[in-house]
Amino acid sequence: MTDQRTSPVTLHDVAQEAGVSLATASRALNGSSRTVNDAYRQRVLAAASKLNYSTNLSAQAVAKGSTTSVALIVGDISDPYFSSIAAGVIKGSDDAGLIVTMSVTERSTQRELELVRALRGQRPRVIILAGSRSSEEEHQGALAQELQAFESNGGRVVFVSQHELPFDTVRIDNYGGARALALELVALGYTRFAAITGEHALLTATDRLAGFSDGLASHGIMIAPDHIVTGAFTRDGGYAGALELVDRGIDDVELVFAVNDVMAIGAMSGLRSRGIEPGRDIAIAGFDDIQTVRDVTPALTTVSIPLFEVGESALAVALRPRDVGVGVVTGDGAGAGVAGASAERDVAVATSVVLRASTPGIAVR
Amino acid sequence: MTDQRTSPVTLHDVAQEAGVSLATASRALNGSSRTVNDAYRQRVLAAASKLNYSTNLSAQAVAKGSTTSVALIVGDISDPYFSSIAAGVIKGSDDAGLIVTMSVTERSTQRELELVRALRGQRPRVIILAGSRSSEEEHQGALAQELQAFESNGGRVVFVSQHELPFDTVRIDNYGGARALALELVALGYTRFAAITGEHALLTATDRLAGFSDGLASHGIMIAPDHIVTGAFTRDGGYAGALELVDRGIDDVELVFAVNDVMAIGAMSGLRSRGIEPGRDIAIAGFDDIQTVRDVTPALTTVSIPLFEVGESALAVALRPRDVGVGVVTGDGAGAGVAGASAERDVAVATSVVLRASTPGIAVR
DNA sequence: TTGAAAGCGATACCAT
DNA sequence: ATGGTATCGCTTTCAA
Repeated sequence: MTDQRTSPVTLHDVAQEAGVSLATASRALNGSSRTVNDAYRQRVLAAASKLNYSTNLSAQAVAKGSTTSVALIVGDISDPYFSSIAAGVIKGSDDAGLIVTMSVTERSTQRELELVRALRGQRPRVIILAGSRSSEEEHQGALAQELQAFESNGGRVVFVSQHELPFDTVRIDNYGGARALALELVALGYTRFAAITGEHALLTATDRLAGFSDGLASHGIMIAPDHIVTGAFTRDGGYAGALELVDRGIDDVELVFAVNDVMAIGAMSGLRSRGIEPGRDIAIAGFDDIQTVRDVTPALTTVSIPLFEVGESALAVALRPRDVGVGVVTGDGAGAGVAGASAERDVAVATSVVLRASTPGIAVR
Repeated sequence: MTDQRTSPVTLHDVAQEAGVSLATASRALNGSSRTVNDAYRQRVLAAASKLNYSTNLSAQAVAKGSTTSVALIVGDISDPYFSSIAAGVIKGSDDAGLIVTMSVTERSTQRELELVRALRGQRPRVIILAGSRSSEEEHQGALAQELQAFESNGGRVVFVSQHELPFDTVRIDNYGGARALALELVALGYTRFAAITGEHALLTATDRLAGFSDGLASHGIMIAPDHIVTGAFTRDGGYAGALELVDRGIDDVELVFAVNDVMAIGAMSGLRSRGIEPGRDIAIAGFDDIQTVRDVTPALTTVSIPLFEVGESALAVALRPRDVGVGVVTGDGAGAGVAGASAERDVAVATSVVLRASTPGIAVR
């Protein structure tokens, strides 16, 4: 009820109130080993609660030389792909008694770099990068340097999805998943495809498109160059992409593959707006298996990624002892294509194709 | 390239490298007033960049007695309702040079309390609570006490949506929005309703149901008690709720109102699984206007809330000077029903009804 | 302007 | 087991 802006009560105040030394108070409140007389301990606890004391984490961090925070960088938090991963990271952190701070790159590699720089000041235990990685040379270099400095000071770095830098990674098999999807679709009887992909520098997008194309190629099928459109990695990007495809003419196309679910869902609406009914007039497939694909009509065929687990794994990888070098592989890791020297530190997450109503058996129309 | 775990370079190192005093280095790197000789300043900057220096934010916080962080508490980050609000908070924070830390209550009021307690240690500038507020007495008391202690130490507290505690609030007009929706639906010709709501203690759920019911009541319409089911505030809760309704028998029901979009979307799938086609056999309406409601079939009628702006507003409210007491009202604030002494500190966010294909004109069937 | 030194809040080593 | 005190990295008087 007191409304005056009192200054925060410090450990010193608590010690005084309890009639013990600063050191004892500290030990009673935090010290791991229970080396403190129970009577004293009670007095300290009582004093703390009476004064409504709350440990100053910053001061604690300075004194201990380490924090309890995890920095998570995502591309866009309102995208279910990222928010599901974030949920996993947060869950894992909570369980480990860590606090997560979250930043958004808005899918800008420039911003990603700035964030890493700023975040370093926080001295987090871990930095997890789940933003979409790009393959721009100069950017990669600067980012790598910053992260290396962070690691050499004891921090841990973990990437999610594909990347080309020498850091721990929770690798999502984008290529293999897309390839498997292509094979299943061919088996269903489809032979004429179109695709909506993300910008060229986006590794996730290019890997998926490459996997899909290669899968088709193994059956001698090719996607005509003008049947591949590029758009923003978002719902609206998918919508616009679909319109573009229609404008270019896709009368002979049986199935449209969008490199992620959000785009696929946007594409469905785009097609529908042009009088083309997904699942009847044309088939659609996406990638990610986000929650909502079950609730759109028709339900979307896609490649499933255990996103929440990806987030949990990222944290687990970060927390595991530094010298553990044995690769842990979740799932079958099909086509993981481990490459390079640091591969053994990677965790591969398996993907699986999920066929739904958006790709009915046997070619439509 | 150096792989040895060097200890972080400190300001001291930078000062030494630049051949200036600690104080000067500090001023050159952070000090607001440009009271430092430009030649020195350059040397310090050069030294800092050469050594790859990064300010230790914890130490800075201890010395200055204040941090640059914002603590955001949400119910469930993978729920688009929360992630959209979070996006707004993050955007606003970035613009203000603040870092946001994010925690999840998993919709547990117990957990919410624990989080607030833990978060206080962080000494954030602001704590924003967007988790669903509950009306449980004991919990409210403990929470209020913790928050009050935080405020009296200079922190700012902001609630999002409805609440019953004396803190700044970005108020979402749940009651008014639902009431307006009911009126529009009645105007469309609907007369027989069912509802799927959240647990009793959830203010958001009860306010919306109350608004909806009152809207109907003003036209002499009532929802039969056994046509109101309760479920989890999630997609699956909506799905289950729909099944429950069907089991109870809803042959005479023309429209189902779910208290949020995620539940409504789940309900649509639930109904469909029982052979009842939403938009044709029965109408559906939700609340929130999350992104995906435009992409489900039929598109969902709902009450729109500018979620991203809600997040931005929450931060703006938190950052505004302590003594500003004038109420800022965004939008028309229809039915905002400002009440109590602290109301003038509130910001009301207007909601608006959006009619879509899930509620075709004139009663169906 | 610049530098020396006194904090900020907490931890941990070292005696007692 | 407990208390005194140096220390952590940085900011900020206070003199010079």
